Amino acid sequence: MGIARLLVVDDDEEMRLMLTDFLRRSGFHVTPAACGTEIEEALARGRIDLILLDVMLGDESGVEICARLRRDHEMPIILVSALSADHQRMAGYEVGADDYIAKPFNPELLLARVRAVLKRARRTPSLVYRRSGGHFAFAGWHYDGKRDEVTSPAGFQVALSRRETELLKVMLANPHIPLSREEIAEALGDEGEASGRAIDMLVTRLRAKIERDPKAPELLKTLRGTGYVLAADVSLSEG
Amino acid sequence: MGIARLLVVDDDEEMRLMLTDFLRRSGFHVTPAACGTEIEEALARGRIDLILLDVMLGDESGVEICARLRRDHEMPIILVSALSADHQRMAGYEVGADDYIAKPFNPELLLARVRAVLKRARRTPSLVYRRSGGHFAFAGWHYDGKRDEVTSPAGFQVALSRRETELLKVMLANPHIPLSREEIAEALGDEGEASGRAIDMLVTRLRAKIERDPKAPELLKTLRGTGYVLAADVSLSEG
DNA sequence: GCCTCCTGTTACACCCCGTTACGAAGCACC
DNA sequence: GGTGCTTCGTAACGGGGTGTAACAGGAGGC
Repeated sequence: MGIARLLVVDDDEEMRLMLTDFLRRSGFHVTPAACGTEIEEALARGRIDLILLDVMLGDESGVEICARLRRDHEMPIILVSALSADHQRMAGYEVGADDYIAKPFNPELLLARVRAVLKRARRTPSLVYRRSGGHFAFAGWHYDGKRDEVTSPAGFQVALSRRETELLKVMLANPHIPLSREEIAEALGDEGEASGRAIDMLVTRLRAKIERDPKAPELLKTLRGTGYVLAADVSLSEG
Repeated sequence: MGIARLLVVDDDEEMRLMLTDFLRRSGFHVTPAACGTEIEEALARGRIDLILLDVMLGDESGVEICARLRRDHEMPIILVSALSADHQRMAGYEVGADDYIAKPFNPELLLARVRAVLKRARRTPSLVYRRSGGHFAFAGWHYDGKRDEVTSPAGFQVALSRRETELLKVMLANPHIPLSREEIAEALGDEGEASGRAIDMLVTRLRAKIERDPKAPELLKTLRGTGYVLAADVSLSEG
């Protein structure tokens, strides 16, 4: 798994720098963000294991952002806030945050919470796309679990077969994460041994429907000898 | 069966959040609801295994709601109330609640009751539509057992043949539950072995009468290799 | 008897999806 | 750079599941 990647979101610059610095010293890979736009950019750019989200962002409520992130990315989230009132805490859990920390907090406590959430998230298989009415989004692609529909970045509805939809769901639920054929098959619920090239064919057929040029896939890429990934834009391998 | 899905109904926000949080931590999938409308929405949205219902809702008596839910959905229900008087308890059972808990209650006790009711409900076959004068409703569709009539969401009476009515009854009695052809045939009282494609034809003919576009059914959906479901947002898999 | 409606059967077409085979591309090794 | 092995893309095939049109038998009303 390597070093855990945190996304620290706070519109207050001092706080953001302090958190970033502290967590980097603690051994994490940290990406700072100040607003919703920067969150999306960071998520599109690379894998993120956990988001530390301030609830008091200027332009948008952190709780709303949290709800959206949860819905679209199934991402572990710790909410950070100056408000420790119980109902606020509850609103945090309500939208699906994994934990909730009130400012000012003990740095060690923060570390403990971060590690706890990461551990829990790691224990849960990463192929956690099995939610009812799940919603996944990545790079403009959307899967709406309620309707079981896929829409393209342009907004068009794409007609996928059941199995193709399942595959896309698995990939959307694990952006930037290399998945082996075995992992994909397992996530798809395939029992028994891996049956040859079935996954390959699935990928090919899905590509034919979602890639602009199936010969040069931009979204569903092959990792030779390893498996497949969803759209890792490697050019921006920001340290 | 997977994770049991509870619907927690309480108009008091604090209580609702507390219950929701507690039950989620206990490993259940919980949908909160504050009023009758939200109950209906939740039921239309996905499968629910058990309803935890406060009897003291503001706008409508929980007992009445319970009676209606029982009548329309044949759903396991636990009534929760601050009133522990015996006659109230009796009124609870009277309307068909599976259990009755007085507030304040021991959380562990609540868990035990919830599990007991779920276990009991699981043992009962799901094809429980054989009740006298049954009444079933789902997504705006109604079957009135007294008159043996079906009405559409728009309120129109739909002319179905005997067998089509029976099929719709079975499906209405098992919303969101995938039914195999064998299960359907059995519920319809068909003796002997499954006679080929009879169920398929029944489904096709029923669709022609109740679906807006029979080619793209929104209500009575096919689960390839499995059977049919009534209007589930089938992100099937989901255990 | 004749007509109508209901319902199961059959046949055919279509779609989904895994398998197989073959060629191209990638990679190691010399 | 050449050789050979491995991995991958893809075209073609085939089996199985499902929708549906057509048909036939049966029940019931006239």
